[in-house]
Amino acid sequence: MDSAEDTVDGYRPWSEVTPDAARRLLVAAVEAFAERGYHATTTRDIAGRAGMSPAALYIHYKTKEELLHRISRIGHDKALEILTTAADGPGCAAERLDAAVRSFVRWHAAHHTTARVVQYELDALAPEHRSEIVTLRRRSDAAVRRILADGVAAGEFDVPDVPGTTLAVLSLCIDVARWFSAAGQRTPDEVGALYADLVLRMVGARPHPQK
Amino acid sequence: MDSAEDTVDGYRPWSEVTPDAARRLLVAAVEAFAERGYHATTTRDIAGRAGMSPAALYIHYKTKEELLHRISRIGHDKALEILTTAADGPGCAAERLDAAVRSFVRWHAAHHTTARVVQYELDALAPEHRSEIVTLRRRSDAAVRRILADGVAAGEFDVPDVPGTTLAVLSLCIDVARWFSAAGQRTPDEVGALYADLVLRMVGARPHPQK
DNA sequence: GAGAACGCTAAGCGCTTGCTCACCTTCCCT
DNA sequence: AGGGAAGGTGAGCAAGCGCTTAGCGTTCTC
Repeated sequence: MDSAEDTVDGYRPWSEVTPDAARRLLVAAVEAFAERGYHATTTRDIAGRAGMSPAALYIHYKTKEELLHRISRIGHDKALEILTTAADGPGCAAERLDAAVRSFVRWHAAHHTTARVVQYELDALAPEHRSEIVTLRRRSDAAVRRILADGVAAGEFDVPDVPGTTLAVLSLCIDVARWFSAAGQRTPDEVGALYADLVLRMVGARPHPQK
Repeated sequence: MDSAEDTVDGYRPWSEVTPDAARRLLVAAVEAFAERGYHATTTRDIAGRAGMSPAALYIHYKTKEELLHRISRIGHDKALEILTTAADGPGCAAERLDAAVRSFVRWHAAHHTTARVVQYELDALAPEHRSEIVTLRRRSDAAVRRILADGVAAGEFDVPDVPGTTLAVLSLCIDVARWFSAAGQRTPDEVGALYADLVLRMVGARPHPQK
């Protein structure tokens, strides 16, 4: 089911998870969690999707929650990487904001199955795992805020409330995972382009005022 | 816990639910579903919060899913009312869009407990209840799209992709329910004002071009 | 003032859950 | 050829689940 996602951006998801059986279980868990939610998913369902008996799950993972934590950790690492790459990249603030929103949204659309688990099942994590993930999210927030602050300082953006607008931009991108469907009309690229344009309008981007 | 919400906008939530015991159970279910999610909430937990035995729940509701359906129905009715009131109200397209976003966001923030259940537990509904709710959501979508189309026709807005922008506006507002916390710094009014401004920028609103 | 109706509880039924355990392969290493 | 990881299974345990049922006190009706 995830096969259409396999090579998006030349990135093969979950290739870092070994051995093969552990990866198959993890992919099965992503699909099940995304479809029905963490709490509504049974360990028997996950094992069944991976073509194994229920007991096989516990050879590779201590608990069902560890599966969720692994998924969440890998997903948040990827999300943070996307945002920091764009924030630290070349170009003016508007170009970096465009790149950040475009690639972040494209990832949420192309991997909406994974993204749904990553973004909406945070509360199911154990407290210590949750706080680890929250730290990563704060760093994502900081990356976007940095772009906005740079744009305001350079006179490129008109943003009265930088923290509030940062929150809104991230919220807009994240929610793509909730509504995006591969069966819909829009491709991830199209949604990324649309959202990049909308966000540049939100920050009142002016084309290179100092030139 | 919900007491701080009780009289927002002069609207006392759940006053339409009678008798008193049924309302107490429903309010308890809203809190529990919002905190832990539908599937992670037990009927014993709901009854306990309402100060009753587990069996008492089944005098007023046939199943746990009926509770969710009632909550979802009432919440979606309210959301649709807010949006259609703004869409059919007086003023130019920009004023109506401002009113729609402002009041819709304010409701999601002030009643974020309820809104979280309404917006994020849709998948837990039985198929026939789910499709009933989806119909209501399509009407909300139509209300916002109507404002945007009016603004474009009047030359007030610059929106290349009306359906896509409608989706983004609603998505932005809805996601407030996920991140808003009463413990945070912002009041529902402040978030409403911020978001109304951001959305007017998104649609490229010009102040009354025909005057 | 008898009797039905209502709102509620204590107990518990049948089932599913996350997870364990004893055992079985397969395969590599010496 | 022999031995021990590594990776898997079938059966099943204790706990918790949604929901039901028998019965109790109170209130309303005529």
